[in-house]
Amino acid sequence: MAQPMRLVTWNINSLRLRLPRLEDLVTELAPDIICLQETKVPDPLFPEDAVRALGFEHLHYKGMKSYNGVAILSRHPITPLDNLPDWHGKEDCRHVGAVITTPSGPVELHDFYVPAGGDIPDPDANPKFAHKLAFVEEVTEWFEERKPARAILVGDLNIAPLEHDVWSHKQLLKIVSHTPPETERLNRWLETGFVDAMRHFIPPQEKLYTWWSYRNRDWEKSNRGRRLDHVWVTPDLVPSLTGMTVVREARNWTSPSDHVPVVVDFQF
DNA sequence: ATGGTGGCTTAGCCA
Repeated sequence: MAQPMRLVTWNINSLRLRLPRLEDLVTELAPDIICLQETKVPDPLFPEDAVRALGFEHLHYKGMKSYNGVAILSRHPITPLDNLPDWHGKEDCRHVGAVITTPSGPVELHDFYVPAGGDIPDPDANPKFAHKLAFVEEVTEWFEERKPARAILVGDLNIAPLEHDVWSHKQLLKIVSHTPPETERLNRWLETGFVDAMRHFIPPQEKLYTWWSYRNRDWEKSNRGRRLDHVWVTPDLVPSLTGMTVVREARNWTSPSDHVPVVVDFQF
């Protein structure tokens, strides 16, 4: 008996500050699983009670003080993936994973927060950019060796790979998030065995963004967005995809994140 | 070409 499953990925930019927005999201979209990035909360301070009160009893998270942090919130039991690599030798809380149960069998779920990479797109001049490139290379190698089946990968990958994933391809080619060294590496990661589930629904020649900078007076009018958030699935799960929504209106919520949630629906 | 805003933690870092 097939069963629907609604998954949301969202860079929440501080879980504790934006708990009311998380509640809005749950009320409006009724997801089964939420993958968060930039929770910015150390594990001992994770607001477990508040999240459980929203109906998410099954939690797996990894956070630290001030920066980064990822979390998987689920209505149904999950099995956390232990022994995931400590990327780039840093314990900086950029990846969690779990196995979820569906009527058609287990599915492996990965939630990533890729380093933003600073401002200067030169690995020699900018260690943050070097870290970003190395992170993606390392993760790619890991997936290359593992070749997972029935897997979903989501998160803020901090790279907009396609021409129409940014408001101006030409103007952003030298801007971190859309430079060829980044987009080539992201494509290699994707090609370890995934399909871009967002572009499965929205053709690549159509503009599609998930992030609008705080630094624009009127984000909606200027509409200088980028698609930094992604949902990938292994080809065996493509037939289970039933829909995808970028929750653009979330950028106008009170005290919004600069990223909006992405919803993906499955029928398992 | 520059600086614009927001979050965490309190002046400076990171996005």
